[in-house]
Amino acid sequence: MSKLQPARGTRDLFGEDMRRMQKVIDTFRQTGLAYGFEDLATPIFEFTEVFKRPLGDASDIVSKEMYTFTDRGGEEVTLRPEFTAGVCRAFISNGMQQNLPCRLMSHGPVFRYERPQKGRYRQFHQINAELLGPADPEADVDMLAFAWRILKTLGISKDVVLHLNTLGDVESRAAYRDALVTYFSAHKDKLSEDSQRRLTTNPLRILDSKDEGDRVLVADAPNMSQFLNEASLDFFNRVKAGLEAVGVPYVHDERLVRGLDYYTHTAFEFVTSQLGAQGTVLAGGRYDGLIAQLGGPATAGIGWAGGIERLSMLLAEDPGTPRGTIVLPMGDAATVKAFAVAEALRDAGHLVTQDRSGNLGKRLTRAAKANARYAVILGDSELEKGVAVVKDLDSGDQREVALAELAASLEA
RNA sequence: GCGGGUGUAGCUCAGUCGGUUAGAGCGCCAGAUUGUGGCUCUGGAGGUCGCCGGUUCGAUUCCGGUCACUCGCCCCA
Repeated sequence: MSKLQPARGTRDLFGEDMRRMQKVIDTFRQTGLAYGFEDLATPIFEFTEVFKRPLGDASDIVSKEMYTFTDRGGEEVTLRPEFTAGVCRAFISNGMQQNLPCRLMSHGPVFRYERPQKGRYRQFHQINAELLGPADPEADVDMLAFAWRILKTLGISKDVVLHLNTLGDVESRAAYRDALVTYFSAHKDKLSEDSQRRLTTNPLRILDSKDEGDRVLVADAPNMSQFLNEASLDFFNRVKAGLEAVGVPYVHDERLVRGLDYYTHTAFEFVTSQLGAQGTVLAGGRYDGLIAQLGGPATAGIGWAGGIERLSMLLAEDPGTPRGTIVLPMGDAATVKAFAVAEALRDAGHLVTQDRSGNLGKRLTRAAKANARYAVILGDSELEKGVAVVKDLDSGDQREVALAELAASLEA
């Protein structure tokens, strides 16, 4: 094993891993186009403030997971730990409120300093979608239908359950938070060490604690639904009705909360049981106050992010590479002529490689291993006749074809 | 950040109760088969046994540290 390792929690992506991830990205983009989304690429680093303010100083991401450094000009910058804050910053910077609604899709690497595990890396990749402008619950339904269609297209929807909850509007959420703090404070000595900390950092998180002692207390804790005001309740009911109308299955999970401060109303996670502790595969929610908080015009928003590595691990099989044609020139004259033959095939839309080394048997072996569909054998004797031998690598059949008819004789 | 497991060939793994040349399967290369693959047979290349240190006459093996991966917690995609 070489001493040259990639930095902890990072890895090189190639071969099957890369193909699987690329399939997730391709499916995401194709589906996004069908829902009217446009591509957006924001920088992978921003001024630290862009992430610090919306995520909240108390969040783990800000307090201990960000790759933050001072650049040579003395600026405090941070490698993005998520997409939403940067997308909202771009929305403000570019005056996109002139053009609502904004449907923006992005994908790429994000960075968090965490202890790596399977499905959890320090540099990982997300697909991300944000819908800015609409404040109606039907917009949430649209976003969930979009996500669900990706999972269906990837063939992994059967492995995933949508957990849905509402955090209510700012007023409801604050009231609930106060009630939880009051309730849990009365039992503080019985809470786990982690949850005692959460009491100040993020009390909602106590609700999904895995500690058995905590769970006993949680069972009798007040429910969010008791604290929803009329508007929040109506909002959530319309989201649920919409999901039923559009045919996206879900479970209402009262204990689902989100770690980030900017969420309001709808919160959701698509969860799988197949990735151990890293079961959340795509998640998001509504964040109506975020853009204003960043200093932009008050604009509603809802979005989600999916972990490309995690999604790609659920794919049943290697997507493979497209099958093509391989041109095998035998002899000096053929080697020169092969370029014109290959280019003409590419002009006609074929996928073409050449193999010039080794004897014919060697080359056919490699062609079979590369899963090529056809071999075009071009020897000096064929050249004299203006033909090539086309070998079907599945059936083994082969025949001579005039060079002018070569492209038409191959199935695309 | 906390607790546990693992680290031997490109891959999956045996093995050495501390002792001379560390093995298998798959993969790779070559030949049998001078321009016809996927099968078969034969041969070959490839390892400072993760790294550093300690104990020992001697360490891949025991001990410590470290790095990486991995399981759970935390957190999250």
